[in-house]
Order: sequence, then structure tokens, then C-alpha cells
Amino acid sequence: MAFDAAPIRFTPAAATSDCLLCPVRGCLGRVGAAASAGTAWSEMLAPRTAVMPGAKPLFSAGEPLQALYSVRGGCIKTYTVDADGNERIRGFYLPGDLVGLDALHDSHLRSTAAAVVPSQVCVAPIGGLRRLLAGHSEFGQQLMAQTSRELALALALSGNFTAEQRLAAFLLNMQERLVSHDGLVRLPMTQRDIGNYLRLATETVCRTLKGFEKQGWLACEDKGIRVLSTPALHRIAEPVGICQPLLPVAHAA
Amino acid sequence: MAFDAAPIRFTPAAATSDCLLCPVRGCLGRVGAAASAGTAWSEMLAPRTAVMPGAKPLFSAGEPLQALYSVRGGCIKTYTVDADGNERIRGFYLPGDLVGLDALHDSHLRSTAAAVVPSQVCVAPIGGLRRLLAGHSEFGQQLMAQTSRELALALALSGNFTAEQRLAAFLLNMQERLVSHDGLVRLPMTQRDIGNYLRLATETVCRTLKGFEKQGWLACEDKGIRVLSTPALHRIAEPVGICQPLLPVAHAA
DNA sequence: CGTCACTTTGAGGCTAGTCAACGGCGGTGG
DNA sequence: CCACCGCCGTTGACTAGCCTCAAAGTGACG
Repeated sequence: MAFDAAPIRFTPAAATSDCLLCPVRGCLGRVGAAASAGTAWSEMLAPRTAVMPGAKPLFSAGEPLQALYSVRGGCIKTYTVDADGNERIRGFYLPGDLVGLDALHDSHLRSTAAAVVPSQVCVAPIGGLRRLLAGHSEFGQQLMAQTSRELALALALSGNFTAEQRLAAFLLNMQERLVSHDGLVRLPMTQRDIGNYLRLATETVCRTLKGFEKQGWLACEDKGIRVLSTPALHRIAEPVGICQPLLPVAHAA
Repeated sequence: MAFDAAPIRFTPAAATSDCLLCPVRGCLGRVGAAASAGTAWSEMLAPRTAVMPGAKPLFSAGEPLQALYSVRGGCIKTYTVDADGNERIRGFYLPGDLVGLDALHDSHLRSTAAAVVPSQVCVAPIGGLRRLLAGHSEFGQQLMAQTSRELALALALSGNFTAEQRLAAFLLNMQERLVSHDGLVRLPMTQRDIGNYLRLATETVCRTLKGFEKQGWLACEDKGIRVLSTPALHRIAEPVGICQPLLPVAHAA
């Protein structure tokens, strides 16, 4: 059995505001164009750019976010590449989907986006989006930022990582958020809960923790854990990629 | 080694607008209260409600979304419960985090939220949020809805499921989105890509597909796959829980 | 017609889960 | 005050689902 590429018809270029005629269900452009009151629509969304498999990616991990992409036809995938060159797909995006949402909160792209089959995307430059969000209340902006942040975390943890990688990433995450003045990380949840969250058996959590302790990377104390070698844990957790985003670099304003 | 609960001090009730004094970094309330121009702040966020472990959950899976919860102190976990009664934790929420964001797009709560340790949350009722979002452009609303939707999918797929469960869930998802008039699902990506996405080896994807075919649940054809028994796949994929959300029930307007 | 990527099938190994048992700790109640 | 109980953490032995490795078959394409 062989799967065929979904055939995409590349219609000739049309008027820029043909988003109103967009056949894609729930397409960002159609919805937006129909009610673009007061905004210069042309700077919000440029319709229909072709993307081909094997061609230059829409964007690459590590770059600052420059635009969101609304899929109009075909299929886009986002993926990360580990140290060995293996790619790990984080998401497939079909017509109507938006690519790049997990980078919205800090403008830091965590994955690379490329076409799976010949595709069409509409481009929503970051400038217009920033102006749009700036018009919202602080409350609304926080809502958006927090959702994007949680999405980034969920995508990072959904990867296929070893027990050591997941636990190290989790501990670093907790360390950033829970560390007290004396360097102690008081984990509020039980090991059972941690394992449940990280898809590990309780016993595996315990064994892995003991392993870290034996390596001298942390110490388990009565009241919590003390990280003794953050670099070592970072080295382990690096493929998971949640250490970087938690220290936002504040890219493009 | 035993982890201790983080000690939470329950200060006596104070003025409702003490969000300005909220010590939580990046707290939704503090940010919002500081710039609550034109909105009745009291209907946006009610400060400081105590939540205790073992007590009634903040909300339960299956309910309509009635409020978001901003964690002020302690730790909240969200989890699903499978047919065997096992809970699967989907997220831990620490001070400054918002709980319930994955339900924002369709008001359908996919998980149950409970306190891990004695905690405090601020409540943001759905009514105020809806009014807030209604004030945004259609574009902004779509942005929010799509991010929430993708978050829900990422959280669902991040669970610890068998190859059969993940593949069945994936196929149902694709079926909903890609099925053509003749009932054929033309998958644009390769089995290698599918496996990469679902954290499965290519061989496992192939074997599992063949297994489904042998059961008579689907047929692999030249141009794609044909689902012959959606109920059977639903039964397999049920624990993953991405079948329900894809048929939004349109709860509270 | 050769190449290449993808799919398919088989055999073996490894990571992590399961099962079982024990120690420690806190809470509860006699 | 202490015995009892339940939950949590810890350790060991075994198991199983999935990955790895290897190789052959298939279709697309130049």
C-alpha cells in the first residue's frame, strides 16, 4: 500500500482580498476578511503562497517568529531535529490550521516547518499580529500568551523521550519555578503523580532519581530535592527542549 | 526521601481589588487589574478561593467550562480517568498559571482539576471572558480558539497509550478532516512520518495498520485508507479522547 | 531500466512496566 | 501512649510492548 499525495490545484493568482471566497472551513483569512473593521487587511494576511516538499522550510527552529501561516491546501509538518540528525514531528497542519502558535508568547520558534505535499499557505506577518494583540486588553494578551506557553510545553513533553530525559526536563522546569532562596526545590506532588504525568511508573521515577543522585547531579532531602549540577541535567534534557523556552530571550519586540 | 507539601499561608480575606498587590509573578489578575480600563473588573476575576486536596474538584471532565482558574498559591493538577479508574495527569499548574485553557475554544472540559496541596486560586468566570473575547476582532478570536484547540490535541496525544490506541486516534482525527465524498481518507504523509509523530517505529505503524485491516476495521487501498468500522476504532481510541472534541457540541454560546 | 524512497516481514534485544515485598512516616483511634 | 492503618518511597525479579536491525518487495520517476 502506498499513500498518495492529496492533489492540490494551484489556481492562478487572484485579487488579494479573495479570502472572502476561501473554500477552507474556518479559515483564518475568510473569518478575518469578512469582519476586518478598521484594520488594514493587507498587512494582516497575504493570501496563497506555494510551499513544496523538499524546498526551503517555512521557518526553522531557533529563528524568531516572523509570521504565522494559515494552511489553505495540502499539509504542513513541524518538527525538531536532535543531535543525531533525527527529526521528530510535532504536528501536522491541514487546511484551516495555523502554524507557529506555540511561538506566539515569546516569538521563539521551537520547530521547523515544511510541506508534506505541495501546499498553499496564507502568511500572517508578525507585525500585524502584534498590532492586533496590542489592541486587546492586557488580560486578553495574557490569555493568549499563557495558552501559547502551555502549548509549547505540551508539544515538548509529547515527544518520545527516555525516562531520564523526561525526568530531567521536568526537574529543570520545576527548579525554575519553585526554587527557594536556599536552592531547595520543594516538589508539591508525589513521585506517583510525577510518573503519571511523565508517563513513567512510580518505580521508574524513583530509580531514575536515585540514578541522578548517584551521579552527584542532585540530592534528595527531606523537604525536596537540591539540584547540584544544573548543566548535567540540561545536557540530559536538551532534546526535550523545554529548558530554553523557560528562559525567554525576548527576541523581536 | 519524602517530599513535603509546600506550605501555604492563608491570609485573611482582603479587599477584592488586592490583585494589584498580588505577589505572583505574571499573575493574570495583577496584570489585568493594573490596566482594567473600561471593564468591570469584579466580573472578570474573583480573588483567592481556597482549594484543598481530596475536596471537590475545581471542575470535572465532561462539564461545560464555567471559569478559568488562575493559580495563586499551591499546585493544581488536571487529569483524566480511564475506564479502569486510573487517573492520567495532564498538567501541573503553579502560581501564575491558568487552568482550563484547553477548553476555551469549545467550552468542553476534557479533564478534572484538583489541588495537589492546599492551594489558592482566583476565579475568572466564563461570562467575563466571553465578553472580553467578543470585544476582540474575529481574527483575534480565531487566534485564541485555534491555539486552545491545538493545546487540547497536544495534551490528548501526550498520554501514555499503546500503538493501537494512538494510531486509531490518529486515523479518526484524519478521517474527520480529510475524508472525501467516496469515504476514502487520503493521508498526505508517509507511514514513517506518522510513526515519527505518534512516537512509533515505522514498522510498528505498518504492523498495527495490518492488524486493523485483518480485523476488518479498515482497508488499505492504493490512494489511502478506507475506514470500515468507525465504532471499532472509536472503541480502541476512546482513552485518548480526541474523538469527542473533534465533534464540538457547541455548549454555552 | 535503474534508482530511490517507502512498505512489508521476521528475529532478537532493551527499556520501562508489572508484580511483589518491605521500610518509613503520619494520622487515627482505642 | 501506642497499636494500627494507609500512603509513599524503595528495591528486586520478571515480563512485555515496542524498537532495532536486517532484508526483500513494491511503486514512482527520470
